Amino acid sequence: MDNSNELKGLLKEKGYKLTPQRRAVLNIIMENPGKHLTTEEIYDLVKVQCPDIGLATVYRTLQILNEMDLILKINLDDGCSRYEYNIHQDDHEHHHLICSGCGKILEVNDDLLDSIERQIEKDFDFVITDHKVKFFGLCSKCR
Amino acid sequence: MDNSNELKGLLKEKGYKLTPQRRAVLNIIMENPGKHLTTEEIYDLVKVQCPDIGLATVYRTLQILNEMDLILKINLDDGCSRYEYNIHQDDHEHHHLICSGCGKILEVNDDLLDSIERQIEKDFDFVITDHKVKFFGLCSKCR
DNA sequence: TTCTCATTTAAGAATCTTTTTCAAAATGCT
DNA sequence: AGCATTTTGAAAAAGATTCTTAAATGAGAA
Repeated sequence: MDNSNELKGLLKEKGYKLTPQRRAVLNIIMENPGKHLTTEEIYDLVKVQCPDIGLATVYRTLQILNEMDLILKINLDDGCSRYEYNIHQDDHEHHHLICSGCGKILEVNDDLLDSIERQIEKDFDFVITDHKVKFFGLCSKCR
Repeated sequence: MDNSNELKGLLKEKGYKLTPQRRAVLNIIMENPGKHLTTEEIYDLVKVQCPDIGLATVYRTLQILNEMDLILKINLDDGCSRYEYNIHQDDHEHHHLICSGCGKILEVNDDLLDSIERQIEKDFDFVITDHKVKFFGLCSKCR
């Protein structure tokens, strides 16, 4: 998982530097696919390898990585931001399916929304660049 | 706009009482369709008619009204919650179209998502009860 | 490599939104 | 009206995020 040079280049494009802290934060997120880590959880995990890192640094780093589209910020209405690695980088397909019973979160990656977006673009004279979609419901176990 | 009795009944169902403060908060939200008021904005508006109301009461009331599906909580990733009257009450169709240029917010009320939801319910063995959908893009002016 | 300087960092203070606490007041039922 | 319960305002508390400052560090230049 050593894509340090790639990350370094991406950071440089925006005038940012590659620091061990930034490297470590991104590593933690990449090492936990499917999880939806809170800032605090990321902080705790990063501290294992980077014991002196400050919480503010984690916040700053997450902002930068999100701005660079390397990670995705997820809002689950539970009072804190969560993050996950952005597999799709340039694409923007990204839906969550959340069980109100057990809290399980599934990913719906099919780009089902495409036809809807084209319809909306036509109806409203918009160019759609991104979307955030959450479906709430009950899984088979919780029903 | 005097649906006090109706509101009273809805509150009673959940064991809540009708107070002038709750009446006033709902009124403000109903009087501002299309706006997406922050809690602070609602507080300021309610204070005109209800000068002694406390901010905590506004927060508490918004929680209750949201729980009763009378209003909708909107998250625009700008660090504060926004609310609007829930026209659709029992239905759950409710999409926003947000211009990244001028911040204009449009409502996309067609229930375009229905077929997608049926597909997801089949694929994942879920029963979908609600969704939150936001589309981001650029309107004709900002393009 | 070493130097240089803008960027980044840790730590804590500060800020902002939201929730909780608690005694007093208001509500709605009888 | 009387009363149990809920609600309220004010202030304190909590929780998440951002800001401040001096010191440390990364990356390009020498």
